[in-house]
Amino acid sequence: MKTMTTCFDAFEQCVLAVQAGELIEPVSAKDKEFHFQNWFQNRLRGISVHFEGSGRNTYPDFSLVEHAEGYEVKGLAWPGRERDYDSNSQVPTGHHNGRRIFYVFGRYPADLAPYQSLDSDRRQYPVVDLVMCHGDFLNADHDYVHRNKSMKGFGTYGDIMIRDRKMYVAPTPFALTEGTTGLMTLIVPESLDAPARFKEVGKLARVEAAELVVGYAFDLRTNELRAERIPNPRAGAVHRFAAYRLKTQTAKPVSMVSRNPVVEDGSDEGGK
DNA sequence: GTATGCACAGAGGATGCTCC
DNA sequence: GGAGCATCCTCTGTGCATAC
Repeated sequence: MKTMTTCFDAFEQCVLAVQAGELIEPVSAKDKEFHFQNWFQNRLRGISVHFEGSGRNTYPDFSLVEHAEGYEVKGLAWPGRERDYDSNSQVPTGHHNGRRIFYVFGRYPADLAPYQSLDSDRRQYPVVDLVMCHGDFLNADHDYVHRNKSMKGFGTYGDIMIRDRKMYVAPTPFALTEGTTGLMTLIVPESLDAPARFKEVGKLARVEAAELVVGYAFDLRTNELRAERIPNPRAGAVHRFAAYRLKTQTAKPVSMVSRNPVVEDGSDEGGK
């Protein structure tokens, strides 16, 4: 039985828009968040789906009405930070609240000087490259629930509150793969059947780590952060994905980079 | 008023290159 | 091989915004 998904149609709309020269238009000169979301929203309008509009504090950015799917959009300046991105308080995942989640990473030029001005302080600019991937490609855990907590009583007078405000940083698909820079690529679980107008350009696999971090402790006297780990009962389990492009696109192959990024323990979070 | 979300700016560490 | 410098890249802190 075929699995119904909107991701192929949504990806196709992105490719057609880039090929047609549809540019990103910022809402304002200070807009660093909604410009690419709005660009992708216009692509969703190109397929026959209804979706709930994106709010600032909503996850995913776009939840579809007729399908149990959602899209989380990440716009990144390029060249710029490449290895990872701030996932902020939402750990990436392929399933959230019963919805299948796809991530749309779109990169746009960091230097906007060469591009046409909309008015005195806004410019239109193109999408440099794009990867749409199933959230499981970034993290296959569906059970973790993020919570921020706070505690009072810190400081000599005992009236300062400490907020434990976690921020997750995840590798980008551009860092995990080779053959995606400068192109548009769709990465989905191998179990999803692609329509005939798509071609497979790579098989990708991610392997579960030997250990899982299940907690951490921070010593306020020594500024040491220690992780609590347990053996991963699914250590070595392989999650398989396929990379696709439209047949009208390049067939340049996509593969995993030889060594995936690893986040080290206890790196300094700022020493002020 | 407080809690949370977002992604960029900029510091500084990492790496590469040239010269001695 | 080491020093000095330039460039690249990563990562933390932050400003600004909405949600509660």
